[in-house]
Order: sequence, then C-alpha cells, then structure tokens
Amino acid sequence: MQSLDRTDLRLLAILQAEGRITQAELAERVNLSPSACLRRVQRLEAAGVIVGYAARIAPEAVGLGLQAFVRVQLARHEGEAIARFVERLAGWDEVVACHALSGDMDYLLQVYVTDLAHFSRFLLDRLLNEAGVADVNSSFVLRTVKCAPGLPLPPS
Amino acid sequence: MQSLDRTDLRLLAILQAEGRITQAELAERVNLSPSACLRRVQRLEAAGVIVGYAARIAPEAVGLGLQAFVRVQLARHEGEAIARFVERLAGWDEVVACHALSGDMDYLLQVYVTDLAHFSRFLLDRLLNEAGVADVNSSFVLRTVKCAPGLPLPPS
DNA sequence: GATGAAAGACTCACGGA
DNA sequence: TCCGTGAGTCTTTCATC
Repeated sequence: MQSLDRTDLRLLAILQAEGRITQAELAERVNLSPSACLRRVQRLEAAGVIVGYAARIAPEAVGLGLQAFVRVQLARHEGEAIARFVERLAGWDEVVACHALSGDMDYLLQVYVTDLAHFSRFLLDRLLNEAGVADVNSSFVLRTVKCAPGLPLPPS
Repeated sequence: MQSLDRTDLRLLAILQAEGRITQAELAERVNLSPSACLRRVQRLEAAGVIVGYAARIAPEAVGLGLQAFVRVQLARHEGEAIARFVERLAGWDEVVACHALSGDMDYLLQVYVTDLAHFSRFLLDRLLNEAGVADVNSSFVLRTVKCAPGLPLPPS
C-alpha cells in the first residue's frame, strides 16, 4: 500500500462507524463520484487495510451475560506446550481474543460466557485441563465504561 | 426482544462474519425470501440485538503499531474522581475500551498508539495527569495469538 | 476522477398460509 | 404472525473518456 491520503482516512472513519452505508452515500460524504469512491474502497480492501466487515452484536442479547479477562502463565521451558496451547485456543469459542503480553503475565484472554457456571466449565474443562498452564487469574467485567466502535484514526 | 430462533442466530452468525453481504445472498443462505429476511434483520436492528455495522481495519495499516493494556487504580473514597475519570476517558481517542473489573485492579484500558513515544505522551499527558489515579500498570501486546471476528454464538 | 448504462439489489405494499 | 410475490426505485459496477 502506497499511503493513505485524506480521503482514504475519511472513508475508513465512515466505514468503521457505518459499515453498511451504501457506496452512493459514502461517495457523497467524501465528495467523490460513486465509481471513484468504489475503486478506493476496493483498493483498501485488496491492500488489507480493510480486513472485513462485521455486524456488532449486543452480548447480552444473545445470552452472553458475563465477560472476563483471564491471565494465563505457561510453564517455562516448554516450547511444545506453548504451541499446543495456541492451537487449542483456536477451538475454544469462548475466547474471542488472546494476546501475548509484556510484563509479569504471559497471555491475556478475553472471554465471553453465558454465566458463572459456564465460566467454571471453561476453566475446569479447558484451561486447567491443559498441560503447561502454570497459573491462571480471572477478572470479571463489572461494567464497561467505554467501548469505541473502532480504531483511533488520525484526523483528516 | 422475544427470543431468537434458529434462523435469527444463523443471520447473526453470517452478518457477524460478513457484515456487507447483500440481503439477497443473505436470504438465500438461510432459505428465506429477500423480504422475509430483510424484515428479520430490521427486527434484530430495532431490538438492539444488532448494534451496528463496522469495517474492520488493520491497525498497522493505519499506523497504529503498538497496542497496550493499562491497568488503572483510582484512589479510594473519591467518588468524584471516578466520575471525572470516566468522563475524560470518553475524549481520549487512544482508549478503545475500558472495563471496570473485579479483583485487585479497578479499570482495564485497551489502548492503540503509533509507537512508544506516543504511548509515553498518553501516560504523562493524560493518565498520570489525572487526579485520583493512584496506580498505573502497562502491558504491551507482543503478539496477538487469537482474534475472533465476533462473539461466540450458540450453535444453530 | 467523472459519465453513463446495464444488471442487480433494496424495500415496500399486498395477499396467503 | 410470519412468509412469499411483485414492482418501482435506487445502487452497484464496469467500460470508457
């Protein structure tokens, strides 16, 4: 990707907030013809700047009443265990994100479950069942104070 | 919202993964006529099950090369400070999410910045500049091992 | 980047199970 | 109440300049 000009950034900002806006209205908002606008969007998609589109769903509305962050420490000197852990993660639907972090913990998992009973099963059947997991520390989300609809894009 | 039947859940799963799918194709995938499908989608939107639609953007592609999780503890017995902190958060673009958590920390912030210099400015100019902030602990994302495209929906 | 045109999608009012 | 049909309108998308 060459570089993103002001118009590209405006397109991204709009699409990030209104992913299903029509090309016609998108074009109008950035003062382009529909075809020029579409070409830019297609270019952004092809370049991997736009990775995809998603409906944002309210967790409670689909029965996901509990969100948790789980810090996981793997046993040292077990490269094998790390690879297996990462592989297993992919199959655990409850985990929507997992990051390797700097600092005193190894991995931070973001987890959605229906309730505490579900979370308990997740811990016992999945995480603690895993060889190489040395330590686990769970924090539940009491309240979500802020949830931006996308990334902070540079002003355009 | 009454309840979500199998078709609703299928619609949500598809829209969560392909937010810009056409109504025509969406209808075909769930074996409905376009109009019946559209009515269901509109109902899900009106009921707040679908909160919105968003383009997913690659952070590095827009210059956001560093992601961090920041744990913040506010001073106790300062209800005033909490309210002001939450209010300020809304204006800090770098913060895409903030949750009040159970356990030993108060708030968990998810932060996107361009680089360490930017993060440093964020800490000094914003967070540490805030009255009532008793303790701050930052962890940087070294690697994102998993990033699901949406919520774990019950099978349909 | 704009124009223009053909193909297709969107969306609604209506009638039926 | 929910679905399907049909039709008008708007959108998408491409070739062309």
